[in-house]
Parts: sequence; structure tokens; C-alpha cells
Amino acid sequence: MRVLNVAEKNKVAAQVSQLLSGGRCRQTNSCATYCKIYEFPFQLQGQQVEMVFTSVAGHLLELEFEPRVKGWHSCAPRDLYDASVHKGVPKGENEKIRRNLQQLARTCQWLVLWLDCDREGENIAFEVIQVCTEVNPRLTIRRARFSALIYADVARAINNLALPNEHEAKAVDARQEIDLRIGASFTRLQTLLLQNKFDWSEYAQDGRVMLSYGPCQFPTLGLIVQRAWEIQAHIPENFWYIQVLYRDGPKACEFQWHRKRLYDQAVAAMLHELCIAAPLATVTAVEGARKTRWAPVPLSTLEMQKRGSQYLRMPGERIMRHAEELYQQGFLSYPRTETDQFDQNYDLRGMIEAQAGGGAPWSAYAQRLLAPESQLFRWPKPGGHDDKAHPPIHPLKHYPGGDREKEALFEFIVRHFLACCSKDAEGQETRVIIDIGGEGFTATGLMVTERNFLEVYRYQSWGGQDSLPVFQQGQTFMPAAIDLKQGTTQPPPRLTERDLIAKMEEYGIGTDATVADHIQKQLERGYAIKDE
DNA sequence: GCAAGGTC
Repeated sequence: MRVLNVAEKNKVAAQVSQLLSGGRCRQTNSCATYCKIYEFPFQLQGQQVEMVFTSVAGHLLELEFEPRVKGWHSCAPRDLYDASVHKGVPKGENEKIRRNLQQLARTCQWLVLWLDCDREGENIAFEVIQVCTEVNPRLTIRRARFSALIYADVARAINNLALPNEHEAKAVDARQEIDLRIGASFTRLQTLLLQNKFDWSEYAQDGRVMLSYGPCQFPTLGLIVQRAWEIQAHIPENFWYIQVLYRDGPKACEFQWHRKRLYDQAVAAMLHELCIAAPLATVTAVEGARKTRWAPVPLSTLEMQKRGSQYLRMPGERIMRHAEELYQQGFLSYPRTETDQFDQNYDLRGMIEAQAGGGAPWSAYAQRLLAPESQLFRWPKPGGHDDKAHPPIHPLKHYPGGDREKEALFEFIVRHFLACCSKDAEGQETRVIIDIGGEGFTATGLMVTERNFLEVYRYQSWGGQDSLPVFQQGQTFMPAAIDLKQGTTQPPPRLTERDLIAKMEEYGIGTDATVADHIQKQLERGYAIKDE
């Protein structure tokens, strides 16, 4: 008996084959570029069988309208709600993937579906069933459900084969149909209605404008517009505050008023006059506290995009493209992961060693991290998310360089990885509280006592302020200045890509894998612009 | 010329 096993991606087919065959499987190419075939003998339910593993690459089928309504002027946009839709294999790579599946299905008696354990995976399972039973209707169909790519889980899955869940798959069918009908109809309606009403030439691509609508695009744009409205609605207001400066030779510091700011100029001026009338400052307290700056937790896909866009000023979409290439070239672990904690027995040491040579700017740090006497290493703090399929994003081997942007991204991922394996930074905060004419002021200083992860994580700084001059409780001094200053309230800052990604995550717009695409689309369509 | 989801 031959058993055809289909995974959602080649990587899973390869890994499950490795685990079930004990590392002894034959790999051959298929007619599909990225979907390999893995074969090995296996004992299934007490029977000797030949296992044949292959994969799709995500969805195999795509929902499309009947040909009658495909032209933009063939029907009214509202007719797209009644037109019939069907699932078909889109032209291109997926046709090759279908051919691979059908060739194998003809020679097999069983079909075991190893798709991801989520709704999309369940839906893809039925796509695979549809394509395979077209050429072999007598296939016995089973679903393998595994939660992690480890032997125990995979073995449990093959010994507890179940049936695919049609309800879950149909939930995805419903989503697809809603997305397509609403998206296509509103896109046509808006575009046809408005394309000649305004001058869109600035936004046109290939001579025409596209005013697309989609259930992810629209709320994404909404988040951008919301901030723009907040900025437009801002009415600047003046405020006043008292600033106290201390100076003694080269030593100087600034004291912040406990009232922070007042919006009543007369009151602020009166309090200022009281200070001027009795300007001698009395130190009422000197407080010290230990402060800790936490090292980052291991890197998930969305966190990579958020930090990458902030630290490197690189669009999320390009970060993902570079990460994907670095992964395929073997420099990086799998770039699509929700996991931000390392498994207990992960070989972190080996991963750090891989960065300790090569003369990179971080090699010396990696070497220190490995040296026990440095006491710099600490097992990364768990971030609390685990997709049970992939580890956090981390470097596998040294990237020799070539593409400047890819280098910058790789460097960030390495530094983040080394940082999350390092101890937190420690500092000593000093607060000096003074009284002038009944008003309270505080100066705060921070001395970093142990930089630890900050040494390698050059994207973050801490303190920056010089340590304070030494003050003693009860001491008095004459300030160098007691000034009444005026300020103006500022509108909220414009939205950054990092903020937008975070908000989309918060509101559940798109998925980890698509958030960057939706942002990219805003720019492509000219709905929003992004500057430096 | 349209959506959003999956992946190399």
C-alpha cells in the first residue's frame, strides 16, 4: 500500500518525513519547483506501507467569478453579489503543484492530510482532497493533527488519524466569498464612479487610478486617517512652567517643577515671583533606586517588523522579503513565526558560536557571551507566545554580505538574538528633591552600572544624561537660574509604521503574514504616503 | 484593473 501525505509547505513535508523515517528517506524533485517528494517505508496501523510525502505551497485554489461578469463593464457592480463563483487553480505555479499531486494520487490508496492545524489549513485540506479525488475517487482520506514539529507529536498524529473538519473549512469558504464579492464590487463601484471626477494623475499607475476597497485595506486606512484627524483637530495651547538650573563649575543639572506645567499665566507668574523672592534652594531629599532595563524577548515575525521598521527605517514588506531570502539561503531560521520563546533544550550555544567567528562587529561580544567567566549569558526570557511549530527568528550561520539592506536586517536579527541571550542592563537612579519658596522641584540622574545586552543592542540607549552632582539632604544652594518658561502643546506625532503594525495587531486586521502587505497596498494605491 | 489568505 502507498500512502500519499500532503503538507502545507515543503518544510513541513521534509521535517515530518525526517522524523517518521528516522532520517532515512529518499528525496526527489517533483514537477513543482519548491515541492519535493520524500519516500520511506513505514509501519502504519500494523501494516507495512510505503509513505510518499509532498506538499502544496499554501492555498492551491482561488475563488473566482464566472466568466460572464469578469469584465469591469460587463455588469453593474451590484450584480457581483448574485453572480456565481467557483474555485479554480490559478495559472502558474499552482498548476504544477496540482499535476504533482494528481500524479502521486493515482499511485496511492490512502491520502493523509498534514496541513497546519488552523482554519486555513483545514480549508487547504479540502482543496487537496478535491484535486486528488478527481483522478482517484477511491482514496481513503485521513487527517493528521499535530501541534509541534517534534517526534512525539508527529508520532501521536500518525497513530490517531482522524477525519478533516468540513465546518472549519466552510468558515474559510465563507470568508473568501465575502471578501471577493464585497472587494470586487466596491472596488469597481468606487473606481468607475470617481476616476473621472478628480485629477488622480499623481496616483495613477499605467495611466489609470485604482480605488480599491477591502475588509483589511479599509480599516488600515481608517487608522491612518484617524491620526491625521487628531492632528488636524489639535488646537495649540500655551502653558508656563518654572525651570531651575544648578551650576557649580563644570557640574550642572536641571530641576523639573512638580506642577509640571500650568495653563494659567497669571498663576504661574505669581508662583515664579514667590521663588524669585526667596531663591535659596533647600535639598529636602536625596533618593536612590536600582533600575533595570530588560533585554528584549526572542523575535517573532511581527516584532521583527515593528522593530525593523523603527530601527532600520525599512518597510515591513521589504523586511519580510529580505528575511525570506535569508531563510532560503540558509542564514536565518524560518521567518514566519509567532513564537517568542526558546524551547528548553534548544542549542543556543551553537547558535551563538556561529556568530563568534567571521570578524563581524558583534563577534567579540558573542565570544564574551560564550565565556562562562563573563557571566553575561542568561537564558532568554519567554515572551509568552508559542505557535508550537517554529522557534523564534534567529541567525543560523554568518551572512557574508552582498546586499546592504539584507546586511542591515541580518545584523539587527543577530544583535537582537545576542541581546535576548544576555543579562538585563542595571543602573542606579538618583533623585534630588529641592524646595524653593514652597515650590518643589526634582532632578533625576541615571548611572548605568552594567550595560550587558545594551553593548550589543545598539538600537537602544539608556540614560544618556550625565550622573548628577552630589547633593546632601538639608544642603542649601543658590540656583544659577530660576526661569519662567513658556511652551505650546503639540499635536500627536504622525503615525509611524511601527505604530500602525501594532494597532493592526491590536484590532486584528489581517494576519501576521499579511499585515505588511496591507500597509504596502496603502502606499501603492496612493491612499497614504510615508516619508522618512 | 477587483479581496484576503496561504507559501517559495
